Amino acid sequence: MKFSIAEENYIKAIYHLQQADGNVTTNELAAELNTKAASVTDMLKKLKTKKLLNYEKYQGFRLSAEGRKIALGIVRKHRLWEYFLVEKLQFGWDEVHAVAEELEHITSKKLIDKLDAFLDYPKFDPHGDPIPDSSGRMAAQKHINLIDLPLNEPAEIVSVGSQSTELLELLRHKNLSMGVIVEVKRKFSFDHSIEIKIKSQSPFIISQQLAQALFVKKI
Amino acid sequence: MKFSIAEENYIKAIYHLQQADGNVTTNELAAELNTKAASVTDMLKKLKTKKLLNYEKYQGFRLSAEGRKIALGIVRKHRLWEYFLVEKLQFGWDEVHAVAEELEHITSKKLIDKLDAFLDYPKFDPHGDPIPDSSGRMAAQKHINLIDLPLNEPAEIVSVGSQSTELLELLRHKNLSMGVIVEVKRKFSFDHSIEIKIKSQSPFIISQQLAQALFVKKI
DNA sequence: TTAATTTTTTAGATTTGTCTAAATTTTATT
DNA sequence: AATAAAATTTAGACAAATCTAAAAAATTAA
Repeated sequence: MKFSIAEENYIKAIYHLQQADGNVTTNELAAELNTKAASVTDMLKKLKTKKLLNYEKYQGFRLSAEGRKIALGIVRKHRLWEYFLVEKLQFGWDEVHAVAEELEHITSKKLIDKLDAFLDYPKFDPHGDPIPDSSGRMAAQKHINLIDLPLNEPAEIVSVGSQSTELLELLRHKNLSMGVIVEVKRKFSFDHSIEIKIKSQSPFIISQQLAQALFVKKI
Repeated sequence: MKFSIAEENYIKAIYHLQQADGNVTTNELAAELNTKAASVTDMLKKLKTKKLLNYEKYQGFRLSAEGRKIALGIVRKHRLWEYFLVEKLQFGWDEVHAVAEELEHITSKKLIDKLDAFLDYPKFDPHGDPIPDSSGRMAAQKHINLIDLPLNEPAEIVSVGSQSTELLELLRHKNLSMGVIVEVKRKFSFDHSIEIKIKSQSPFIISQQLAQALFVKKI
């Protein structure tokens, strides 16, 4: 079955809200989509008849198994395009969201699978969010950006925001690579640089740009 | 000004028809877009109020200067995406059109200019059609696919449908490169292979796949 | 040059997704 | 538990893009 862009946007928004909330409400969804509660009610009815939603009126709602499957397909497309934009087209990680919102509605399954292969099956997008594979499976949790890691909590470097040679060169120079355990010692608000420490090395400072390109998992 | 997908599809279709025809008629356009004449009339009125069209009722129509500018922007996007699909994602040149029809409506100007740079500013798409640059300029005529070149008419190789190493390897092996003058001597309908001749060399046969990856200009 | 045919436009309806305003249901408060 | 407040749904309207059927204009043919 095929869905309109409006339907897809609703499905995706419900998916994201129910990740955080469990059950989603009409007003919540209206706020998320910058629309009115009445419009949401109309669309909920439609999605319910298409069996994408478990919904009884006045009750709140969540996606059905089928609805989640559709949502994961959209999330996959969104995150793969974001990765493409940053990795191949040199967009900044903070400017890709709006473009990916459009690209995620392109319908060709073949396109997205070929894009996935071209990008070498990335597991996380440039914001650290996991990318579902072609059967909808993905890593359980979002990676934390190193810049958001609280002070003095050891964490393992698990992913980089880009494969650019410039980044890889800098990482090698600083002895940073996958699996290394880091701890944030200080944060400098002037330029958002951070002081980090690697086991059995004295602390050193890395820039905001570098910290934002590193993702970690608390241990 | 921004345009809906429907409007963009009309603008592009009018552009293509007027390339061939000069003046475009309502029925022609309806046939091109698989729609009804009444729907076309409605859209023509709208495009006229937006000053994209020179149109008086019952008279036929063409794009205004502004309309042509919009059309060239859409054509640029379509052909760059086709090139991307073939060159980077390994689509066949004959299966990219439908996907590019969707991708051409993505609105970001930055996206398309970065894509152009990533692809190294290609001048022709995989079908031999010229790609407008970011200010709308493009080569005057379409390249002819070598497979469509009539017998015994000398022509110059001006473009290849892909930059893949596999193709380049084969071209080097056969002494084919930009600027070489070729002539088609025979066409074999069984496998669509063709016998070609290069100046001061004896004729040899090339496959359908290779012939379709070569574009020529009659001399 | 009048009549027949074709093309084009108008009129009115339909679908999708949205809105406002009013009505209904649920939840919170006294 | 009764009532006030908040959330949700219904009713009715609107814009975009399409359609069918009928009317009007242009073209072709007798």
